[in-house]
Amino acid sequence: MAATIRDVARVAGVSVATASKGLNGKGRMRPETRERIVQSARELGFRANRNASSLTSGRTFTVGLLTRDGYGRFTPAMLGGVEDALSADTCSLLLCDARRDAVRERHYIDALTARRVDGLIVTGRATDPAPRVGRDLPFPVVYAYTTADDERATSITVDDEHGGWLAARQLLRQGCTQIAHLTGPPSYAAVRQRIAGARRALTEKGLELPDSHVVHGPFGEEAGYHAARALLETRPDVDGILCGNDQIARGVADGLTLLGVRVPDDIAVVGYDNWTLLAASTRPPLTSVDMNLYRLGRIVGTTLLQAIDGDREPGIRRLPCSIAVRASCPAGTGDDPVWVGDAPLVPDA
Amino acid sequence: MAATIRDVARVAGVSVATASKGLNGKGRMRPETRERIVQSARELGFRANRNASSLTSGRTFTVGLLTRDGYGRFTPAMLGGVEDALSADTCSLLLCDARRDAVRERHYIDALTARRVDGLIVTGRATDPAPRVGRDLPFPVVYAYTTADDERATSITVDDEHGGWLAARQLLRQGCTQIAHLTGPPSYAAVRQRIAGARRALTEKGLELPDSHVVHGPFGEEAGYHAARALLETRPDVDGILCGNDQIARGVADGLTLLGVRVPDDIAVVGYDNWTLLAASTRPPLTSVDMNLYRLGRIVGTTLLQAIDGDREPGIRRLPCSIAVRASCPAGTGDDPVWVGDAPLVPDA
DNA sequence: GTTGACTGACAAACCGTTTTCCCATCTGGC
DNA sequence: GCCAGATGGGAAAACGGTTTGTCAGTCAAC
Repeated sequence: MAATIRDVARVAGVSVATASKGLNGKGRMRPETRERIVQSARELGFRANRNASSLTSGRTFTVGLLTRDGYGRFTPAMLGGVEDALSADTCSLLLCDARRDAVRERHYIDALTARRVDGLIVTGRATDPAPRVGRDLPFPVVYAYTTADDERATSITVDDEHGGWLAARQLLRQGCTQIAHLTGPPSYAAVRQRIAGARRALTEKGLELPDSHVVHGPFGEEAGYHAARALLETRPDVDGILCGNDQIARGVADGLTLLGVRVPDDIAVVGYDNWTLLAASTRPPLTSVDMNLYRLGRIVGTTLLQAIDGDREPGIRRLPCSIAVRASCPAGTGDDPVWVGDAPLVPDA
Repeated sequence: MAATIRDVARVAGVSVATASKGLNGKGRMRPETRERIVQSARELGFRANRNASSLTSGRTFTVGLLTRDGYGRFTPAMLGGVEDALSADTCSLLLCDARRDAVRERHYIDALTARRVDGLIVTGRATDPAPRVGRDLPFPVVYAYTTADDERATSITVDDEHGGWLAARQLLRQGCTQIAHLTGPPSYAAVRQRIAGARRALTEKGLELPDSHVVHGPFGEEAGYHAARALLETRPDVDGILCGNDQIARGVADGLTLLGVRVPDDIAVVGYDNWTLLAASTRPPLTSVDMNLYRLGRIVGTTLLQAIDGDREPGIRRLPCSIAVRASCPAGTGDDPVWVGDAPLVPDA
């Protein structure tokens, strides 16, 4: 059995109350008394039971993280940031995977409530607004990498319009004038927003992105591979391709290379997500929009801590993207990635 | 403020003791009394505070998961399985990323101890034995996807020897006789074990895998790409390549294709990890060893629950792999992946 | 009518902390 | 010698549950 504060008090020859105060630096007592208490605690390997503390303090220093997206590519990328932000307040993360199942989600919400978490983070896909996790929960909620379909909730996500703009601008810098966009299904809000951003970038330069140059398909490598070939036939004058993610971009790059098209000299390619393992290994390495998910996680964490302190900020906050510039659309750089926009925060940096 | 059991008791017109028993199905009482209590709890939205319960029960129904590997490719793959196993006992997961930093690790162990977790899972890289997380911890520990450098600890990991054997056997089935192995640094125990497994498979068929056919390099796509070209020059008779992971395999497949070598007709290729996004999109799609990490997570979870119940099983347990058969080494199948070995458990299946 | 077994519910103690309130004992000034 | 104000420490009451022990009432059997 673990040592209790009673054990500490007994060994130190003081009362339980004094032991508590001694360990927490509260109250007034002779320095040697405090020292004796601390020393006894050390000998016994005493660690105050936080569950018991939370009974009196009213805070558990625990927050839940409910993912609706499983442990795919995006939630884990945020986790480190969330954890780093929370550790500033010595909060711990309780993990739940609702797996797109409303029953499971309800069950987890109940479990988190029973554990009296101080707050909750809900992560999802950025693609579309998601239903709120419940109303009148006894703790603040922050939606991360998704938006709640309720203005009174707090959502923090990625600025897809900005990402699209950043990607298109990089192609423009490269000198492209005939830009095509290969992306995912138009039913996704994120897809539409990225198109809008790209369009804005082109308009700023007196160009345009007609619907005929926007191709929708699945978010996969095969789709990019085949779409690139098709594009060459229907729009042979295209000199820049903006892709909906790095998988599409990889398919495009491979497809073009196999057809003897030089990237970026004949056609420049820009990806999205900056999934390093894929983007950096493509031949040539892909210039790609980085959503700064580690930083998003950090901001979500600090925002939740503020909300726990009573300072809530309802509404949707969209964080800007960066772009990692590599050889597939270098625009005046060498081979190493060069950052445009905020340099991304990374762990331990 | 959340409703307490005192509120429930007052509304139901019974004592606190009776309310507790009524809600937990214990004690004996008139059915209508129990019904009245349950009804009152429902009206008030009462959820028993688990932190308070844990004070008397001695169990927190919380287990920690400490990763030494960040949230890379392997730990998230196990998370779902761990969670599914733990949910059978309504346990929750407390997440900690030690990030290869001993100080941070010590800090997290302290925090988990203070929270009185029932048990701990430590995940790492399978590549080499790892130091124990500490001795005489007040809860059982299971090492997952890594092995502790102490026989008295419980470790559950992947059988790399079996994986290597499975991969080589698939190449043999394909009819390959001159097999080469492109893999990671020989300092990794996992690398050495896979070599041993491959060697065993060849020996069983009267063939051998000489050291000259084993090439060590980084675990990356570029390494595979360049090693494939080099191999063609030095060992032009090679007809099968066993790769240390899917990234290497992808580099190999792309490299061979660009040189006009047909995969699998001229040279068959087998990958490792079955990282679907990469393996299934390669041209041709990669046959690849699957480590069944979801299942590993499940088994780790149930093993920890047993240990919490007092039933510990010290030692190292190595779980067999499967192999997803695709076009890069089809050996009598079509284009869809075919499973050899145990069909992998997947969530919700 | 007494005994004994059983039923249904309650009071109180307990889990491990924190916090509030109060009580000795000094100290110094008159 | 007496009082005010520090100083150092303890007793007890929370916090929100669970569990133990007890007790009044009911009922059947002798």
